[in-house]
Amino acid sequence: MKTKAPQDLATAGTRERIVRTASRLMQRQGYEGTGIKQISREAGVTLGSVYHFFPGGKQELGAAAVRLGDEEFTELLRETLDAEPEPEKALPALAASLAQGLRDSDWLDGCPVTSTAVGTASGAPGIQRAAAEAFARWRSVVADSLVAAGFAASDAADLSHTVIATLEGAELASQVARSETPLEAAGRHLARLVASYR
Amino acid sequence: MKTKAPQDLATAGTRERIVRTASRLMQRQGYEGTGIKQISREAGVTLGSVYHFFPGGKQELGAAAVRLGDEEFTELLRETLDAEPEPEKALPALAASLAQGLRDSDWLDGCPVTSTAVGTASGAPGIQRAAAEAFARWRSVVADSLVAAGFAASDAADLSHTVIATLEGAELASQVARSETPLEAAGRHLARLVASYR
DNA sequence: CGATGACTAGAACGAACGCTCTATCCAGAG
DNA sequence: CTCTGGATAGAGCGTTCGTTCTAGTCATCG
Repeated sequence: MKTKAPQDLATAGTRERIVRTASRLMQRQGYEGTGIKQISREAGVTLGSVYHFFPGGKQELGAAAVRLGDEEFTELLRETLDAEPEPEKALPALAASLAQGLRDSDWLDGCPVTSTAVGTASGAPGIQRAAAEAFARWRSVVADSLVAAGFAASDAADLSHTVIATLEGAELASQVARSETPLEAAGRHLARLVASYR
Repeated sequence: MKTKAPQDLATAGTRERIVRTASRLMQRQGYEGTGIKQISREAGVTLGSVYHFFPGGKQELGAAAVRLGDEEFTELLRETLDAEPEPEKALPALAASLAQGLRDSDWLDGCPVTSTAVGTASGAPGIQRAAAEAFARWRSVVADSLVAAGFAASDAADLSHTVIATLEGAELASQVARSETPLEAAGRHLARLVASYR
């Protein structure tokens, strides 16, 4: 019990490999389009291990995948917003960063939370809840950043809704159109919108 | 051949019933989450009829469902934008209309094009293409409306990207959060953004 | 040492998947 | 009338689905 290092590392390694693989696959193929056997195969893990770590089955695994996507995007959000104190510059940079990720994956990797959660509104409440929490967390990160930049708290909370929604929608539009233009326009327009509250 | 009425009406009736049912189901469950047998069952049609009208199978049917969603939203877009000549008022009305549809369906019916197309980027090029065409058509409807309201053509084209992306993202956020707030904020902020180009 | 328990391994189950196939129906043409 | 071809009908194909279950591995601890 004291020597957690080897065993727990191996444990965490397997479990994390499953979640990462699930998140990546569901990001590209959606929740329903991704099979547990495919996940276990690509993660180099047997079916028994998957059900050992996720006794709740596919739903529990899907919810964990959404939570991982949540954490990853939260980190990107914090990094980008902290690197540039002026939201008028940080927002276009954020959009450009999303566009780059999209282009680098050949327009395959959209938002992992969205693609996993879409179509699971009915019948998978755990996933829907995880997605709702992700959106709420992202909003609060944006709102905090705006407050830190000197905006009124009420304006910041209000704007955070549209910042997240616009980025999400523009990423989707960019993916479908296979073009960076929607994200580029979104970054520029969000900067202009935010600036109008100065 | 002259008396098309009875036969062609029946034909169109069956085919259209299939597409409408497919569109509605895929809107709620996604493309992969919807089975052809479920579609035929709920449409009151046998499997043979589905493959008779859609020899291309599920992909062809999915593309037709996306095209139907495209037409429906295009019509809503035109109606709402034409009813109010000032975009500053029409955009919030549009957002409110989407919010109402979402709430009326108990947050189940999001954008039919998005939910069908997400996760089919790889492996279903016909559906991806239909979705891209839908987004492009919506943008041009918005851009035309802005030009008619007196905006410069270049500003209108530029803004149309963000208008569609923000509405799309806000509808998604509203659905996930089961709240009209994101769409309400989106309508208000889009009006403000557009007004800043006057 | 044997015992324990977390973890790995994969065969097997019933159900559902997309799709193919043959048979039947039936209005209109000749 | 027969004939024709679009439309309907659904059994059945092979495959994959999510899940369950038993067996086996292996480090740790008493």
